[in-house]
Amino acid sequence: MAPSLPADIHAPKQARSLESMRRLIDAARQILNEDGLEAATIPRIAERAGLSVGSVYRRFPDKDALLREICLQHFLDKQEFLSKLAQEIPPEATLSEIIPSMAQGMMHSFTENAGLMRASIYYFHEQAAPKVRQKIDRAIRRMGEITSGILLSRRRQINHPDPELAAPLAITMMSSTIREIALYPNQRMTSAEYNQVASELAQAACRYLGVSK
Amino acid sequence: MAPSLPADIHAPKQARSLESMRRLIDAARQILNEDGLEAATIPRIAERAGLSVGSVYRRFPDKDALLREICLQHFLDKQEFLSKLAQEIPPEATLSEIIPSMAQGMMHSFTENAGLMRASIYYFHEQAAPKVRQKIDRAIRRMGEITSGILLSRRRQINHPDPELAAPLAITMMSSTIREIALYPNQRMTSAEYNQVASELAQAACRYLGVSK
DNA sequence: TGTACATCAGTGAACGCGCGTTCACTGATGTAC
DNA sequence: TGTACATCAGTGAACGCGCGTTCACTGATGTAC
Repeated sequence: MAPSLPADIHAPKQARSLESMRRLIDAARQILNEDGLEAATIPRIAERAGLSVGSVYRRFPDKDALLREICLQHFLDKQEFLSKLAQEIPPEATLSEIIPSMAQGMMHSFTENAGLMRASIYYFHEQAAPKVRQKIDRAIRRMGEITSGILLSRRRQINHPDPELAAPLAITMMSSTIREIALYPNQRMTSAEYNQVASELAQAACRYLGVSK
Repeated sequence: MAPSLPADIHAPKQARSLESMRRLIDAARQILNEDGLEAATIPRIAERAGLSVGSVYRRFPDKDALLREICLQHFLDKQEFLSKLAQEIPPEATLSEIIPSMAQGMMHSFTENAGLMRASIYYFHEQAAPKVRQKIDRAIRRMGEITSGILLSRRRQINHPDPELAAPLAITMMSSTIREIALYPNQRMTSAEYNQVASELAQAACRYLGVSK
């Protein structure tokens, strides 16, 4: 959960209510993950949390604030995780090593809690207020910058006439494809197949960027 | 519009009602395209069509049948268009010619009526009954087969250890990325930039498949 | 062509439903002296 | 430590709302003779 809550969410002042809030968020998260955005109604969330409908409104000003908190946090967590990961890459690592593990990381990021990711994406595209959408767009752009930055900081390993164009596009290519395959699978895949897809996409990105073996 | 309607939709028996039905479908299509799935309520659709609420139910058994008809048709039209296009490719055309125009075609397909495409995708992922989803999955798979088939029929121009794996993946790579960029743009792009993206993706696909210049 | 009747097309008020939200209330917890 | 009071937490019936859907009705169109 977020260390600091937005101003419109009443912070719990008793241990009892902190526990209730945790249960509420967990319940909503589960429902989003399992049954999607439409299934996440206040009565259902309250029931799953073992609380009454009214108690939801003691913490959250409205339904949107609850869903927003969860979906936003899900993205921000991903961004933070990525930022930390990026700092751990040794400077001497080559793109032909980095890109495949990027692809694997993306695949993992999309397959764990796929339902929550799907619901969060729907929320941001369809329901979120402009201000919230802006926030998430910034987070997504930031992730793009981080990953593109990793590639561009090893520019000499890239053999493409316009690395500034190619690097972000290579990232988008990997993430969009992985997202498509992980979140909306036409046929169920084994985890070995997922790994193979990630590895093939990494290869495609390397070839596109002109990264030498 | 579909030449033959599904059994649960009452075919119009007078010229007057045929016109009304056309107006209904047009109205719904416009609303889906401009404001998305959630905005497409029966009162709004009827009002935009200049008809009363009740008249919708003279043609369609329920709301779902109307939306289904529109979204399904949108996909089936795309599939049909693609099938025809595929047959027009001269046998001597090379992959290095075909793949770039595939990418351009995909870009065009996703940018025209982007809102309707987005709404259709939401409908199929979130609301469609299993039977309908199966139908659309088949259509999507069919499009994959057609496009992959075009690549695989020129197998000798492909230099990848496993063309059967690589061809569909190259297609998915192009279409997922183009879809992402065309339907959910973080920043507005000019059509020149769209063209450039398509062309870069085609290049990435060619490199991945090992298609020689 | 004219007329009587059956069917088709369209109307719009009304219904039931589930949703998000509110509020008067009860009970639990913390605090001051 | 004990007591009185204020605040916090939680309850659940009730409300308003917009939705999808229905239905008794009017009017338009087609058909049979």
